[in-house]
Amino acid sequence: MTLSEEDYIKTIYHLGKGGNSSVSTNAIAEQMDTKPSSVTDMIKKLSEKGLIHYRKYKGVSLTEYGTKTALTLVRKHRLWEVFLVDKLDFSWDEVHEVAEQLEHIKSEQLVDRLDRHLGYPKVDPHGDPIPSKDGVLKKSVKKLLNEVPVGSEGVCIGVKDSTAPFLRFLDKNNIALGDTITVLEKEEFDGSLHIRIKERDIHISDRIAANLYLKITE
Amino acid sequence: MTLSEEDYIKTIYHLGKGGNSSVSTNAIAEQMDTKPSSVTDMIKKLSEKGLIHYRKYKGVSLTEYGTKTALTLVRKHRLWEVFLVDKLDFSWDEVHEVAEQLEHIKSEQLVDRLDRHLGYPKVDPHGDPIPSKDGVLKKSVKKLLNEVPVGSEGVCIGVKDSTAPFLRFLDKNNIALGDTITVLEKEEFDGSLHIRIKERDIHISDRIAANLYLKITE
DNA sequence: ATATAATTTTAGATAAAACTAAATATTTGT
DNA sequence: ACAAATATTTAGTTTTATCTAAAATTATAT
Repeated sequence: MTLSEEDYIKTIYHLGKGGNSSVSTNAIAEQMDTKPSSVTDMIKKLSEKGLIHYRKYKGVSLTEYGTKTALTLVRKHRLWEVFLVDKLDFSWDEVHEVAEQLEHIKSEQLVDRLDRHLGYPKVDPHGDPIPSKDGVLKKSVKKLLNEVPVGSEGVCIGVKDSTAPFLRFLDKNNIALGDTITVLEKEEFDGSLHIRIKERDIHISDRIAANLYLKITE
Repeated sequence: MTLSEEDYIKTIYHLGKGGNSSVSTNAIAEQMDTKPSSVTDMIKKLSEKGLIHYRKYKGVSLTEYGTKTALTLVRKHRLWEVFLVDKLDFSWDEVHEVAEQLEHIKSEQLVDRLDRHLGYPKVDPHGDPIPSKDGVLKKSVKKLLNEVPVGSEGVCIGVKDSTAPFLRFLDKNNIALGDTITVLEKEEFDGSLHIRIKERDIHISDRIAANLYLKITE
């Protein structure tokens, strides 16, 4: 696989939302910042190689082999993102571009050992699940913290209320995007939550919890 | 810089022994497993870009800019090798191919942080010095352990005697290629050495020391 | 329902990096 | 010194991944 082929496969995977829904030529062109005619050329090639299903004018979808290939790339991308954040102290919003390059490195052994070095992480810094070596990808959902069942764990990926007082509260309590949060207990009385974040156990009101988005992987 | 251009620059750097001695078209072609005519094409391009000096039929040498570029690549290559060996437990003879790919990743920040993560190593797993960020490369020499001055440190890179008994001795004393050895003291009486290796202090005879090659960086 | 708009494909061209075969320059051996 | 051998360059092709412009197909809007 060439670098360019890999980029197309990943784009088709993401535009098709991981499923095998059909993706249009124009959508690919726009996403990849290239021309539709270039896309047509490439999808013919990928089709001949058995990576995608293609019928003229009808869009494309990944074959099983294509999906497997895409998942390998996604696995590499997300593992490298974990490496950059956990080991090299990049912040979660700085890693994409570099991981985009690193994901093309060809060495199965490298990926296996990187995985081990990182402690077999299940999710990347954005809370997205990392496909297993054999290409299984857990589903994940975005939920407000107050809707998350007790015992589950997720990555903080956004806020509903983005006014200064709320953001100041988060800052003061050392809660940041990219942090992993575990719901320890919910008070029946007021719906307030005991959560674990960065090795600390803290208590937050229902109101706070209702304004924090988590990404939860089953 | 394209990937291909970078490979040429690195090859010219190595064939020119890091200096600016002249390198022939054929030598480059042989080293890179390509045809001389392809090399001619590329060196014209590199010459136009100011990376090399080129006079038809007279071979090429790196300009100052070209040398700087090569040293950046060498730096990246060697840092990645340290990463692979120190962090991912690759053995020192498995790392070249992967580092060859990793060295092309473009991100100055990545290199800086990798360097920090590794503890600012001075040499790679083969004992070769790592150029500094601003392109300064320490010299290194290959010496027999018994010829090394007391106090200096080097990486074990080979044996003079490769018979079974000697290799068994090394194995038994847990001395392996790639290990860093520090010479602590030399006994005047018999020339035997006290050395530090892998946090252990051991005592070896002059005879043993005369059969171990070290790479020493000044 | 059909003209118009949007999308997609085809045809032909370009740039990068390689190649082959032939031409030219340099080096070497006597 | 100069013929033969070797090294290098030139000229013309190929492959990959692009592009533009034009043609073909599909979607949409009245």
